Amino acid sequence: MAFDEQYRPNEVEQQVQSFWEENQSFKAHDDPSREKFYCLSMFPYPSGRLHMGHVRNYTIGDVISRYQRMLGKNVLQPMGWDAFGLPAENAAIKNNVPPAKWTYENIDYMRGQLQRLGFGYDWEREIATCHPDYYRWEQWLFTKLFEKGLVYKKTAPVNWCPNDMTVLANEQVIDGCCWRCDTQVERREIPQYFMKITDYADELLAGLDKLPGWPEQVRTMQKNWIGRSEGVEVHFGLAEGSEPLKVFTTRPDTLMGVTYVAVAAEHPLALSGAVDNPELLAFIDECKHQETAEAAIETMEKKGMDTGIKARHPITGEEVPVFVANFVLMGYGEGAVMAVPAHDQRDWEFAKKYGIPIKQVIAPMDDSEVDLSTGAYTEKGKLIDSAQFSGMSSQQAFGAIAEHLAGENKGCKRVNFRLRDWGVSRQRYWGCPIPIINCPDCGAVPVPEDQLPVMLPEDVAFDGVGSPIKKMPEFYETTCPKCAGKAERETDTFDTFMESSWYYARYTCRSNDGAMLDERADYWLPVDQYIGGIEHAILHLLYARFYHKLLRDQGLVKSDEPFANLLTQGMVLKDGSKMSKSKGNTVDPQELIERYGADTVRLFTMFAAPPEQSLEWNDSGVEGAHRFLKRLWAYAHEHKAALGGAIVTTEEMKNARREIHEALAQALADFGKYQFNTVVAACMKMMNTLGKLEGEGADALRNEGISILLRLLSPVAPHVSHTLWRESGYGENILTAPWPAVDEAALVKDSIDLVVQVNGKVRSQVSVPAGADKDAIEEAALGDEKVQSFIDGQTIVKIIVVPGRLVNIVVKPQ
RNA sequence: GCCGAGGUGGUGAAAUUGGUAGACACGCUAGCUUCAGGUGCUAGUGGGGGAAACCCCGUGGAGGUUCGAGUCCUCUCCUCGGCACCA
Repeated sequence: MAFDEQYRPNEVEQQVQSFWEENQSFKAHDDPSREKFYCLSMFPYPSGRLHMGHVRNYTIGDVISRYQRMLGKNVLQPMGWDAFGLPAENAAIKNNVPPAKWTYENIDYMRGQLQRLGFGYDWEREIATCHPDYYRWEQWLFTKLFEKGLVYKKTAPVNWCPNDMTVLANEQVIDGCCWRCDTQVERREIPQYFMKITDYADELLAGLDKLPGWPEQVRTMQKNWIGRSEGVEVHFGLAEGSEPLKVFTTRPDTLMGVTYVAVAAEHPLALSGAVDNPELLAFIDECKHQETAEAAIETMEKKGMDTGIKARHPITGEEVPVFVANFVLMGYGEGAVMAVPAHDQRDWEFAKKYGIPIKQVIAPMDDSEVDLSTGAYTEKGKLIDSAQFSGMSSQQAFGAIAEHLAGENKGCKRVNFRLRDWGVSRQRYWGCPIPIINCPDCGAVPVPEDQLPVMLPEDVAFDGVGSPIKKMPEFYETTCPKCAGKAERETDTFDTFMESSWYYARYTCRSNDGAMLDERADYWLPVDQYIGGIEHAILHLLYARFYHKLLRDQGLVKSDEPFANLLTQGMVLKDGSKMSKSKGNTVDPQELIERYGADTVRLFTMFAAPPEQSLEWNDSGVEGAHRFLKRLWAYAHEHKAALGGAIVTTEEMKNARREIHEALAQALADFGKYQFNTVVAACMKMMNTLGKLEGEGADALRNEGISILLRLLSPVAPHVSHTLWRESGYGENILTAPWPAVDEAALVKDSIDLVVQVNGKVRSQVSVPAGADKDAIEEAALGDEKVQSFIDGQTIVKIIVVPGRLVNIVVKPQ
């Protein structure tokens, strides 16, 4: 190809991409002799087309991969598809096309888009989670975990639309009603499978301190989510012969202030109280008409009703009423709470509403008065009106009360977690079948290894009301692996978080069809850099960490954590809000790529904001990025013939060379911090310096400058960098070029400009020799005319000298 | 409601982590180039005052620490993310 004067990105990019393909430039080699770098971006859901969030995510990942490669690492950067999920079912209803077909077509289109963007993926390792070769191993692991007792079944609430007779996802519930038919949604308890993530709660919590490469905010969020709290389990007595009512509290010091207890609507006690109480029955029914989302529960009006049942206080023996309350959920803890209106704000509001007594048992340490008419006193303090515990501090009382209860067999100290076990059952079609057979005699029996995978039928008629496999006898009719009697296959599928919890490991040995993972996993893992949206800070990242420990305990990996470093990328916004179809503010990357080329789109997304911040989309900013590449191209083209010669040291060339190496130093430092917006800024600055070069020695400095600039830019805008590198005669393949280094000698300055402040305000500047000591600097500052006019007639209190930066003269009137 | 993050020119942002606020861009203004539109190039561009030199103000708001605060502390307002069946 001739070195065209015009920058034609589409032609350039096509040619460079062919070059990479022919040379298998991004195939990752399992070579334990080399230092590896595993760079992973969160795989996309194949929704149809890439959106700007994807482009940003994958550009960040590709820049990091290429940067690490330039540093000499053996890089693995794979890509795949989080292919199961609700949107495929919705599309199936809307377009009358089976979810599988829709999904595979989307994958094909989006793969083409990723390739057009020039991302350096090893496509041989591509994964689609809806493929049986992938999910069979998930089913296999699940059966192992089942046998280990890490899986169990219990009832849990779902959103239920009584009109459509179907389960709804939280996002399908709009203001408490079904999104399709607007019927009020109910809460229904149905049996579901759970994974014992709480068995790993302590390790998941402790492990956060061993992840220095994770953002502090993500670790804090996970810590709060796991929510370890030390408290006491308290038993309230019920009628003769029945089990006591157990509650957990983190404030046992307030136990003597309990004036009622509250149970969930589904609690057996509530149901027994409602037997001959129609009013209570109606209330319980009302409680069932509420959403399952925590945000909805926490913000709704807190309501309750007396069951008429009394519970006996474990210390005083007094009877307190048992209420049913809509904010207590059966699935969490014991489905019951003790209430201390004087010292808990929610209990206080509830007590005020229902005329329940408010009994103060905690007073401030300084004996000041507490006004309980305006709200609860929630601080710790010392106990009052608490029998033998009166006078103790909250801290002392914690132990004393726990001990007392333990002695009476009415409670004990306990550690509780906010984290709940992971419910993995979904009553949906487009997901991985749960590999269990329900036998009327043997119960739940895992599908034996030789019968895996349980294939999801892909050729189905999908009407949207319920899952088709629940109506397919040919799918669910089977025999029990244990007793060979008639049995039914489980028709629920897995939560799609299951697939995304271990895909990172499968990339390392995707070609293995005889095992879930092999020794290659231990070469590549943990992932050195994981990149994805902050919206995954808790759920996905916690589940993946949990899964990694399950894999480890199954002997499949040796490491403890899946992701050594995490970068949480910010959202892409347009006009101040997140790009979304409903807001109509989306920008289609495809159009931009066709118009400006991939390099421009990549350059703009890197330049517009640092990776972790939100990025405000701006069309004219894209043009600016394009302009820069055009200028670079034109410059390289114009000077191609004259590059070279010896570096000369005229004052002008020395200054220009210093500017170039200062920009290089900045770019290298910012690359190391993954702060790519200022890397690009430094490149632009370097280009500006080069653009002004003229006179003796300019050709030589251009030769050095362009070669530095192209290499710095190559991770961000790889196509144009590759082409200009070759066309300028630096070499055949910029991917194998050495990474540029700063020439420290170029940075040396003869004199330094210092700012002079008087009382913290900038008043002048002085130039001092580079080696000037403190006295010389002070002298120069005090000798400055402008400075003198500001300190004239004042007393100098002190002079602060910050080497290389400034002098601050502190004065006061005489 | 709870947990987490963020508020800096007309706009996106930068600031060596307590040391010249606004680098680098976008936009805008003026000029040159062009038949014209566009492109390209040059200069200017935080606000206010002033012919100018310069001066004052300025990082959501209110206090505080410090020689010095965008940066640290306290309170407060607003926006965004997550809240377990969206992925």
